Amino acid sequence: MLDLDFLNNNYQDNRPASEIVAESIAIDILTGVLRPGQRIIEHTLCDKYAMSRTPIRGILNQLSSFGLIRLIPNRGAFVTGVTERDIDDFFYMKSLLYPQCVKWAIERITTEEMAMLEETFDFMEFYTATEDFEKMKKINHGFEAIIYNASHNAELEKTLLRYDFFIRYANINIKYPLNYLPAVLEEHRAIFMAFKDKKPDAGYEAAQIHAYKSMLRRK
Amino acid sequence: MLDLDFLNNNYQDNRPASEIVAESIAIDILTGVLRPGQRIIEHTLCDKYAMSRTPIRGILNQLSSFGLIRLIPNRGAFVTGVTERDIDDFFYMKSLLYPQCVKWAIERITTEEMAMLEETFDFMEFYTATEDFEKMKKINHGFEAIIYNASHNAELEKTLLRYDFFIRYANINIKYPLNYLPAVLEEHRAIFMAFKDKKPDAGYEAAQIHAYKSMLRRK
DNA sequence: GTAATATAAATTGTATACAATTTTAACACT
DNA sequence: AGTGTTAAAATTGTATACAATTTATATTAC
Repeated sequence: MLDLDFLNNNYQDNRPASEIVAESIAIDILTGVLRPGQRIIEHTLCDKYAMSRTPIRGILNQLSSFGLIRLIPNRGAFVTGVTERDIDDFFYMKSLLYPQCVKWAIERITTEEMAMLEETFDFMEFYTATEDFEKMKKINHGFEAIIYNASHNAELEKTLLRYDFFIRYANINIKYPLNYLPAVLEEHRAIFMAFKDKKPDAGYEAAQIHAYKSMLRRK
Repeated sequence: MLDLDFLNNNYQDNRPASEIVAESIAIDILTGVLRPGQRIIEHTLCDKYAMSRTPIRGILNQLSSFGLIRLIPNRGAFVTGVTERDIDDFFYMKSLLYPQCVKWAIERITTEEMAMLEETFDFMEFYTATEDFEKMKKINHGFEAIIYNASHNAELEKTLLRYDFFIRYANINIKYPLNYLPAVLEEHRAIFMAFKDKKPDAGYEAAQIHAYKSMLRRK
């Protein structure tokens, strides 16, 4: 599967080669090296990544399910465009689903998952204090990924991860002011406290507020 | 791509063989012939459908992206379970996204798409009058599919189609009373009128009501 | 008899070869 | 010159063969 952490490319690469290549192609699409509408010839990818067509075709299937390319039978793969309006839409769609995801997660989270969430939140406090922006971005995604998973609804988890994928892409070049960090931490703290207190509705509201303010910060 | 209309298996089959096989496997999963957690051996599918492993693997990739199976590297494909709670969740998630989808669709629909919607609604009135339940089910999905598409957000469209896929599966054995038809028609009429009047907020509210009542009808 | 290890079988991952289809180019015709 | 047709090239779809990995079985040690 496509690992969403790839934009922070400082991970251990003991994963399947096909995953690494899939990410590389995804980056090429998102950064405009491969342009919207452009046709992708399988053989050129084979040459570039020194792979045969079989795994390349599997990768193209994955990218297709991720919405980055469009596969037309007997015609090939074509790059999908992502507009600014699409990104706005993703923010909005996330603001609709995320609060309910938090609510379900609070109702359904396991002891192990809760322990992970607590540990992650500790790191968030630490990195906010040390003003480590890159680490913070990474840990924020980890925090939300745990919540998505704790909703115990695989489809909802995949949906939100997909939205984040595009949202993160949109934010890749945006440099938020450093004083956003404490504000984001407090929004996350409100969500975290709802988990601690096992209050689903409080979590729902806190998530709504966070999603709304995230949209405002984008502007 | 996986065609969502396959449960009404009265279509012309001039589509790629891989699509037909994908649908057949999907039906086996949804009807319990292939049980949750069960491992799927590629070779058995090859024998059953008289295909080599290459296209079968492509199909497994599609089913994976659709959430029907889970692919584990070097281990194979495992059938995903869909619980009653999952179906409830899908209803709820749809009720969160569908109203916004209607709102965007009203803002963004093209003249051609609007013409299709009008034609489809005419059929809905006709089939409601003739009490043709099966035709009605089909046309209802067509009506919503046009709206999803008119939102001009490919991800939202795919998300809602996926939810419908599972919701329809859950409803496959349920026989709703015939007097539901006029009620559903009136809910759809309210949505349709919002399109005619180009009133996004009215559409949003009508869609909310429809989604809510759909949840109640399931009980 | 049980557990650990080694071996064999089965299964998945990849590469290559060939078939079917589409795209490109060349050519004749008006 | 422009259009329609035909042939060649390129590209995608499928089948098969082999490599890598996992799973199942058998053997040995205790």
